[in-house]
Order: sequence, then structure tokens, then C-alpha cells
Amino acid sequence: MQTLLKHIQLIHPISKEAEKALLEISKEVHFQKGMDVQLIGHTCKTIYFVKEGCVRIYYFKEDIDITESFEFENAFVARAESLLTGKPSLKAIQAIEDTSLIAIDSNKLFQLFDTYHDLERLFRKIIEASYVNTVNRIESLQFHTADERYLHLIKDHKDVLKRVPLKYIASYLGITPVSLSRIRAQK
Amino acid sequence: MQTLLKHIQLIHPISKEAEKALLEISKEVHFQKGMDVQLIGHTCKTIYFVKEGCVRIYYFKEDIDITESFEFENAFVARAESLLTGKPSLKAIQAIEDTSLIAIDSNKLFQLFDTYHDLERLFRKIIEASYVNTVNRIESLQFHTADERYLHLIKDHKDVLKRVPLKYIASYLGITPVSLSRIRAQK
DNA sequence: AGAACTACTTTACATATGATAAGAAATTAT
DNA sequence: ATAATTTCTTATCATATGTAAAGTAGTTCT
Repeated sequence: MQTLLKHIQLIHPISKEAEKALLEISKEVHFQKGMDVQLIGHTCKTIYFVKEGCVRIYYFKEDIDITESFEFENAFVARAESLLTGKPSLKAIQAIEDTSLIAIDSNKLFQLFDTYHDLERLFRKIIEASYVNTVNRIESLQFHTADERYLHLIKDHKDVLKRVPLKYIASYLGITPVSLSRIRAQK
Repeated sequence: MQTLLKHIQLIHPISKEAEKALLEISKEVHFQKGMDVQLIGHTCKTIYFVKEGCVRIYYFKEDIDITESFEFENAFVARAESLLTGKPSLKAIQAIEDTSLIAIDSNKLFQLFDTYHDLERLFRKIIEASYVNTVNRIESLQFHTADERYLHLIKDHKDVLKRVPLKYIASYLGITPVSLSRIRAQK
């Protein structure tokens, strides 16, 4: 749990009481490589923090498995469109490696916001950062070519190639595995 | 200003005091069609609410004008990546029609968050909704074809074709105007 | 170690989109 | 109203990516 508190400290320091309240609604959970952390059709009521390992969010578009995103150590993961709307998610979360997550009960968290103003501010900042990331990703998908996106990815996340199968990277980049192979062969 | 308060009411009701404080840091501004509301290189310190008209956020990628997004009445507009990071924005905001905006001073707003908890919650919810929108847009760019994206857009925003030039719609969809013309000709 | 399975690459062909240029339509300015 | 400008469409050709199929490499299972 210290990993989580240490990470939070960097974003927005919160009081000892808020830390204590946060830990009370959090628990550590473990998943083996390949296991689903949360299933398609499930309404997301948990915010995860990756302590060790990595996960991806994926869904099916006409029987084809598409990776929406992946996250490594010290990142938060949630299916925002379900968590924030209360609707069942069309997406699943899966462990790509043996993974340790800290699971935060989102309903209890939202209740804590009434008592701990600093906790709400912390999560506002976390959501803001996620929002900025997605805005940048849209720009990338909107007007960079697939090979620009590939180069950018491996520059930003050096170990992604070692830890994530190429088929997941391909759909994350918005292309087929065949197309990714071609791009890689050109280099 | 009543338009803004009415819209806010639908998202998260706030106290009379918070409303008053919000109005004190807001002012109405007007822009003629084609005018820039904010320029490239400027650090965004304003959150706009569209009272009347419509605007777009755009930038240049190698001399080509690219529309990142447009917003119509009753929507908030800001260049999030600048507003939330304090860095100068590479994007501009432009009025597509004669437009009336309500400009909210973001630094003053963030200060008000310390006093008015409900105001922070309101803006947390606004950001959450924007975040969900961008996540859905990524899905759309990632694995829908250009003509699926076009059909989806005109279904969701019926009047967009009447109010926004096709060249802006094209780059918003991630394609060239020529390609959009072809797609439209197929129908 | 060998078999079975999965992941990745390569090839060939089809299709969608980009680039360029020219023309038509619509808008704006005089 | 006419001219000038901008926007949109159409046509042609080039290129990138998709699809399908086959082969290679790597992993997992027994």
C-alpha cells in the first residue's frame, strides 16, 4: 500500500486522515498472466492502481480483440465510461503479466469526497491528467501515420515491446498485426 | 449568464453563494465569424461556455489546418492540455459563427475551489464528462472506418453539416476534404 | 524431447485514403 | 450584378493498410 501513498504524494498530498480513510476502502488483489480482472458487461465500481505487472483494457469489435490501452506500474486503471456513468462496460480488464493491483471501491471513494476535500482534489487531478492523455492520443490517432505512432510509442514506453505482445500493440495503434509487422520490417 | 447557471444546474446544483462567486469571475464576450478567440502559443487561462454560436479548436500540422473539435451552444470549451498543465497551447480557438461566450477565469476558479467545495465537484463532473467523450472518440478513431465516423457524426449532431464547413469536418474525422467528398458521394 | 498451440512474419492481392490538379458551386466583396 | 475568392466535388494516380493464406519462430504442455 505504501507504493500507492508514495505515488499519490507526487500528485497531490493529502492529510493523514484522508490517507487512512483511503486505505480502508482499498485492498490488494493478484491476477495471473492472462486472467481477466474485470469482465465485459460488468459495471465498473473499482479504480485500480497497478503495483506490479501490467494490464490492458480491451473489447471486441465484430469478434476481433482490440486493445484500448495498457498500463504499467504506478498507473491508475479504470473503465472510465462505465465508472463515471454507471452503465455496464463493453470492455474488460486483463492482466498481461502476473499482476498485483490495489483495488479502490469507487462508490465508497465518492462518499469520502464529502468528508475529505483533499481526496476529491486528488482524484480531480488524476482525472485531469488522464483527460490530457486522451486528448493527446486523439491528436496522435487523428493525424499521425501508423509508423509515426509506433515510433512514438516505443520512444515513450521503452519496455512496452518486451512486455506486451505485438498483437495487442497493433490494435492499440489502430492497425492489424500484419501491418505492424510491415512497419517494423522497414526499420 | 442565466444560460450558464441553468446548464450547471443540470450537471451539479451549487449553492447561491457559489453561483454568485462564479458569476463574479465570469464575463460575456463576443466574436465575429472567423475570428480567433485565443491564439496559438497562448497559455490557456480561460474556460469558455458557448452561449450562442459555435467554435472550433484547431492547430497546424505541417501547414495543414486541423480541427481537433467543435462545440455548439451549452458546451464548455478549453484547451485542456494547456489549461491543466500551464504550458502554452499549440492550438487555437476560433469562432465558426458569430458567437457569444461566457469566459471564466480559470485561476480564480481554481482558487474558489478552496472555499466552495460544490464548485470543485461541479467542475470535476464536467471534466469527467469530457474525459468520457474523449475515450469514446478514441474508440471511434481507433476502429471505425472514416465513413462510419461520418455517419455517426451526422447522426449525433444533426445540424453540424449546416453550421460547420466540410473542410473542418474532414480533418475532425481524420481524413482529407477530398476523401470526405468521396464518402458523401457514395450515399 | 516432442507435440500442440500461439505469436509473428511474409507474400500476394484488394481496397481505402492521400496527393495533385482541374472544374463546379457557393459565398463574399466591389 | 459582376468579379473574385473560397469551398466543394470529381478524376487520376500513388501509397498505405486490410484480408487471406502460408510459413517460421517461439511457447506451453505432457
